[in-house]
Amino acid sequence: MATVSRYLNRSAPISEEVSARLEEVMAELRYVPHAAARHLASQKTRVVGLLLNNLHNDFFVPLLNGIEGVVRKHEYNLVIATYHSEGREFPPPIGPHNTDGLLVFSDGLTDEDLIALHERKFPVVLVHRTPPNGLRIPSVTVENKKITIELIDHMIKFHGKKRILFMRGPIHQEDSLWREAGYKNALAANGLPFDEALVLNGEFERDIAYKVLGDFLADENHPPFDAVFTGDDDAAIGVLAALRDKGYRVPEDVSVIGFDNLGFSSFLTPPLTTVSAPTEKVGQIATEKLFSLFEEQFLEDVTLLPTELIVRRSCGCNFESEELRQGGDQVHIYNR
Amino acid sequence: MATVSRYLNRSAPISEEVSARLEEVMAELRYVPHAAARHLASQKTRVVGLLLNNLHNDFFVPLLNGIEGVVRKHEYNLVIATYHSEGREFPPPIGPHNTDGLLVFSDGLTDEDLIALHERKFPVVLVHRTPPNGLRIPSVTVENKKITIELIDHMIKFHGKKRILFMRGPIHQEDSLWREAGYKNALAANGLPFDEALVLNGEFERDIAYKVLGDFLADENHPPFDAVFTGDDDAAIGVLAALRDKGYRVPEDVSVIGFDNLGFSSFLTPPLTTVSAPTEKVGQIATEKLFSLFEEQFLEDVTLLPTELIVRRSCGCNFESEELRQGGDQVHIYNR
DNA sequence: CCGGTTACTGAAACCGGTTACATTATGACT
DNA sequence: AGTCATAATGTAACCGGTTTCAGTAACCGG
Repeated sequence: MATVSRYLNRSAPISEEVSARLEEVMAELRYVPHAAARHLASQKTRVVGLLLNNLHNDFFVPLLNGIEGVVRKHEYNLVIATYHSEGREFPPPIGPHNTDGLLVFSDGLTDEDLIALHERKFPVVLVHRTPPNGLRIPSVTVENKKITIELIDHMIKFHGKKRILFMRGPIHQEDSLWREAGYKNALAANGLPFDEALVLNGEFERDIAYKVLGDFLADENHPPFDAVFTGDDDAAIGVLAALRDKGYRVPEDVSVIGFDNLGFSSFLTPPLTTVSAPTEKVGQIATEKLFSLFEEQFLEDVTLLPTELIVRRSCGCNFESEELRQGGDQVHIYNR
Repeated sequence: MATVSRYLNRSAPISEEVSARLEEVMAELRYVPHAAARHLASQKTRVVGLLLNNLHNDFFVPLLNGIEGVVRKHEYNLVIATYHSEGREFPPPIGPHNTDGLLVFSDGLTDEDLIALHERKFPVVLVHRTPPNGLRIPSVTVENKKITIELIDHMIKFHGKKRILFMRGPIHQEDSLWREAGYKNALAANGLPFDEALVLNGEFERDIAYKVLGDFLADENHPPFDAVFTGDDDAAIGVLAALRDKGYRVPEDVSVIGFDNLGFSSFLTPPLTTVSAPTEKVGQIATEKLFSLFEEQFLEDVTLLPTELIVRRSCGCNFESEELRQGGDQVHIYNR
């Protein structure tokens, strides 16, 4: 058994002949090492965990795809669990007891949980979230604020929008907060007032955004608006539908802009002006970082991936159909 | 230690006082049982595996959501792996060595692999696939053929369509095969010829469907068609976009119908006529079945969940905007 | 008062690998 | 020839639980 172990792990030299015989016998017996026994003895699970707060957004498909690819390349396993900040029981379903490291998406864990893990030197990489108060936990996310300012700036300067409704995401979600900050910032920079009445809570969910905007529009006395900035593309679908059903034309009457550039965004009618976030890449890089942590390599704390403006038609920009014909995901980058 | 084990597993009565002390000490020590040790000793992993062939379709979000919910309810863990039929290495990343049972989506495993697992009496539930040659492996999928006949029938009888292009899915995918069978069947029943030139391979992928249909349309001599039946909604987006970019109006010039009723389907323009498949429910039921298998309960072999026609506007049916106003997912069931 | 349960707990074997340590053989160097 | 590193393999402790077996105390019916 010891020899087999050493052979499989290449942890010591094994003679040619023995190797050959092992190979042969293992094939014949269809021998597969018992994972739990390895874990117990080696104190390594060869498992990485992904902690999410829910599984309601199409955003997760590219993210998962990125993560899974890297995990598989390293011949590790991936366990997925959802875990909600409220009503939480201890312990989280995944952690040091059954994984070698954790990818924590957004607020999948509380600050206290993170601190506890960090003190135990348990490998964690944050995804779409930065570490609490100066903790040196690696983090991978995308640039939100500057690009949002660009986006809003485009609406104001280029399209002359003055009253841009903000369909914000979950209030504890970092992306959501940065996007809101960018929104306010751009308004201020252009001398426009921030109006709380123009902020709705879409929670980054299609159905919720649809309902919330529908209710808003149903009120005869709703404040006027000439554009909607939606926290993410999934919610943008709900916004588009609500506007359509109430008889608004996009972009003629109201502009709509989203965020994330999900797979369907260029296929909506009108094609959605949004921000391209490299979601699959975020998953890949975060996972690579986690594997680097396993080898205790030094890591910069926060990795901010660049985002870029994708100007399509929903903001009011018009393109010749010839241009659109060239590809389903035809990208027009707006340069200031 | 033995007492702790018995307490945690409720596998033997423990006195009040000892229980109380255990509770106290465990809290103080933040004791969490070592998963691998339990697995090794108990020969149970408390893990279910999900084997997919890829992670490219938004379809997986509701499926995963359904699965994960049930897994969590049972306090099990969920590991996810992709595994491709071609170029396969042995062993699959997940199986008897590290899970208690497997959910196998579509062709995530070959027939031989399935047979081998079945002979070992390893719990497996098939998802969107039926067992090979009479093997008694439980399976959960949706009714494809009859509903497709209804759908195509609607196009022919109600809308007078005569040349319906079929954007088919992967040729080894069962759903895809059944949908094709339904398509051919409906044509035959209505005395329409089946034309191989009207079948394209969209692979259930947005970008592929867009490209394939775009290429088809670019050919000046392409056969005439008056409708497109797309194997799934994700690909339908690609179809809608390709048609739009080539100047076709939907549904005035060409009707488009999909399958699956994904979250965004009712939000497209025009809203997509499709078939509602209870994807989240498929995930839930399949997972429940797997847990039943753990307790060796008898199970009917194949569970076929009902699907229903969702008639929206992309097929050519028209609804008053008043009706649409009532909800984002307003469902109109077509009764023959 | 006695045999037979039931309630509870401790001791120890066991799950299937990993790895520190011991052992032998071999070749290189002084 | 003697010392020493290197190669290859065997031996046995160990990882942290589960579970069988044994043993003690309390309880119950006759």
